[in-house]
Amino acid sequence: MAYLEAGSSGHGVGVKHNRAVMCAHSKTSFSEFGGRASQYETHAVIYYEGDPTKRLYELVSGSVMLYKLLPDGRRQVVEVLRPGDIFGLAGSDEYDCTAETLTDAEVQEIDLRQVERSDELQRTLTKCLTTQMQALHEHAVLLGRKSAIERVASFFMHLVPQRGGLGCVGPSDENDDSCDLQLHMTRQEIADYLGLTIETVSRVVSDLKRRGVIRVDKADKIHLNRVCTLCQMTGMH
Amino acid sequence: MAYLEAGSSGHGVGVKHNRAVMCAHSKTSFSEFGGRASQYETHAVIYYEGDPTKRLYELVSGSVMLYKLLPDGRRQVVEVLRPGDIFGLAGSDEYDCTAETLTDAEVQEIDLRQVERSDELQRTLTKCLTTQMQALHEHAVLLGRKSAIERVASFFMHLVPQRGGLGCVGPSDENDDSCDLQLHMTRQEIADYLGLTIETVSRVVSDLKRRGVIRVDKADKIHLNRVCTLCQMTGMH
DNA sequence: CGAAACCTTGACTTAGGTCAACAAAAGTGG
DNA sequence: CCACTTTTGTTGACCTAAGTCAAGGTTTCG
Repeated sequence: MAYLEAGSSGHGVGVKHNRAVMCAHSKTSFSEFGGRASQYETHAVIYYEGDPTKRLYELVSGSVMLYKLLPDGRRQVVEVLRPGDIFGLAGSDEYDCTAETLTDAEVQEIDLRQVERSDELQRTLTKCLTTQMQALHEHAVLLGRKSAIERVASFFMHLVPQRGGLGCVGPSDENDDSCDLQLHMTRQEIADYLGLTIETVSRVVSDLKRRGVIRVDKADKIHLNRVCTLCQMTGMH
Repeated sequence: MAYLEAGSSGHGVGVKHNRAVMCAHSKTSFSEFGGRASQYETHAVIYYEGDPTKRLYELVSGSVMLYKLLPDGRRQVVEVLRPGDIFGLAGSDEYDCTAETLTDAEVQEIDLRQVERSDELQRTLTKCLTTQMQALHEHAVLLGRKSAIERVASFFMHLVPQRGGLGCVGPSDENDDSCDLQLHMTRQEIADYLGLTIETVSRVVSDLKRRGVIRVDKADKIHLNRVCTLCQMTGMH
């Protein structure tokens, strides 16, 4: 597998047209509770902010973003979800965000009334929500306190598995600290996620390229030449 | 009661020196599960980011903030909690934020192992986390997409009960659309919450004063002259 | 009263936004 | 496979909201 998928661990690759394989890897939290699998294409809206809440969703493969809009059109992407993440819990009778796929995605859906009933599901939920909450905390730091370069560097680092976190192991091979990323997001989506404009994202990416930290194979496909160097630029070291 | 408490519904008033009263109103989610009450003074740290996770906390009265620090000292306040909110869930074995009181505060503490056991507690947790998650989503919009004035206006509006939300009822008395707020936060804390500098917060507050939208009784005590006007300034209308 | 913490204001700088032009991909239909 | 449109990305010139630095004012508290 050449490129790591943004927000996934590559689960979705090659699965699109193969329901059999899909079901094989669908060991999800929901499947045993009568959740039903469903497929969405790239840039499909699963629900809109303000829609009445009916179902809870678990992302099985692919990538989904949650975003909110201000009346004048400003958009903030509040979460980029990866397989295993849960979304659609609202606390009120309306969804607080729009959920839109970034890639073709497989999702397990379960009726909210069923969620109420199952103790086991509640346990899973608590775990998932806790993890997502931590991600939101870190994202608040990014949005409130980081420079444009730090934001982009942090964004890239989040897509590198096993690196940048607390227990970062350093490069596995000391002569090759590189990594390929597939973003699955347009510059606009990245900008709306990082609280920047499309132009700033573009400029920062060009700058990182000029400095030799990354190589841009396609707008979408980024090769990190030196993960450690990039990691130093996140503001967290 | 003259001033609404920031992040509370005024529960804490007059309770500080009276344990009897305190226990009387402690109908918390935790008390029935062997949680123990404990008191903290203003600006006390309940736990530090990085501390090993032991307990889960429920805020009973007063106000608590959660914040994260970058190595160079930049701080982001990620949540300002109000009575009923839960904190200390970490997902890993370390707290991801520092928890510090903004006022004298009463807190119910419960051992994390107990939380694992109780189904009912898990249910409460899911509810609380969902609500807090929504607040974090909205805060992400504020941090990523709002101007300084919009941030401060939003901050004030969050302290006004029954206003600014989806089901905003408008002024109860059409000739008096005013409201008193007690912030319980310094300019620095507000700045770190809103992703601004202390000077910008100060300037925006002065500007709102000059424009007659608010009156500053003490740095800490703000009178909103026209709630509706302020609400128009949040960027959400 | 004096010290320390906190807040305000002014002058200046700058990171990132805006506007505009153009380039490069990606889709569409003959 | 090639025009042709549309969408997406890049770059430059310029502008501005908010940051920085510095001085002084106000509260709080021992």
